[in-house]
Amino acid sequence: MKDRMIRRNTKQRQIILDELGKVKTHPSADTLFKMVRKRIPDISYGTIYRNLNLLKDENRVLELSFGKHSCRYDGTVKEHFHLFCLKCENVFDVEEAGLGRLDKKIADKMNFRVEYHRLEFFGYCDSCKTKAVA
Amino acid sequence: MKDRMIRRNTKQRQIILDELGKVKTHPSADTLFKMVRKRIPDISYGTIYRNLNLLKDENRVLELSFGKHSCRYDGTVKEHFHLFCLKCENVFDVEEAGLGRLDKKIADKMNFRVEYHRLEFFGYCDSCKTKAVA
DNA sequence: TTAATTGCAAAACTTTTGCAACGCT
DNA sequence: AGCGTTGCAAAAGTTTTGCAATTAA
Repeated sequence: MKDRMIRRNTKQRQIILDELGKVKTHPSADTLFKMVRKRIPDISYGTIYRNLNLLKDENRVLELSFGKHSCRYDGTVKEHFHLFCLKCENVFDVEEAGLGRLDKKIADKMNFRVEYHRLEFFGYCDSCKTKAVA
Repeated sequence: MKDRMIRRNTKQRQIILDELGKVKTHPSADTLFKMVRKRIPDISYGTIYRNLNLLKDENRVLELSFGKHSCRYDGTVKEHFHLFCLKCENVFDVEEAGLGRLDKKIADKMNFRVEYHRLEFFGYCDSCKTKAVA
């Protein structure tokens, strides 16, 4: 039913998408809220979350989750995967390397209709791994 | 520093692990709390969470996250990956199929020290995909 | 006009934490 | 005895939601 709604092109939605598209940092909803608030000072969390959920449903942003941290959002929808640094908690993109046919393999093997997959590597980024690691 | 602590073998910890080991369902902390409470009626959420975090640090359980849902826990540590049904929200295990060397590949390519990875497929399980899909 | 969307504030959820009491070792 | 752990309850953090006002189409 939400798919049948007619979407309006609000300033809030445009700017949320625009700000997300400008960074490679995969911000959380809260970080994105702070980014957008610079351009729309009275925007609310509700609007951020409602729009992120809506854009996610339309497959215009990716919602990533790394453990118990709040979700991170990615404006790049093209298939790729992610590195999550356990220390600085930054997220890095990696170009996809032919994992696409895994979906079909799994679908056949498990009788599961795969819509998409996520591959995440957890570890220490170049900058953090040289420092002492907790 | 938490690694240097001497761990005690409490009844609570044993039973949490035992209950998690008995199921294939990858329960949330809340679900596990309800399972354990049948055997220890006055156990608290704090104990559940503290133990899950501790067991996760010791690599005796896996903490999985699927979007904004609460984390799910897996008593099977051996490498494998997961299917998450977008409808019933059940989690299914899949045997790992030679993805191990991906870690090294990524490490070399991205100057990232990979500790572990997670591969999750999202879609509809055998049972849900035959029903109407939201 | 009118229905989707917003800002606000409260609520719902999930997870962590301070503290005194408890119980492994 | 010593100190890691527990139960409790409060707090912190994240996300959703009801509602009246606003605004895009």
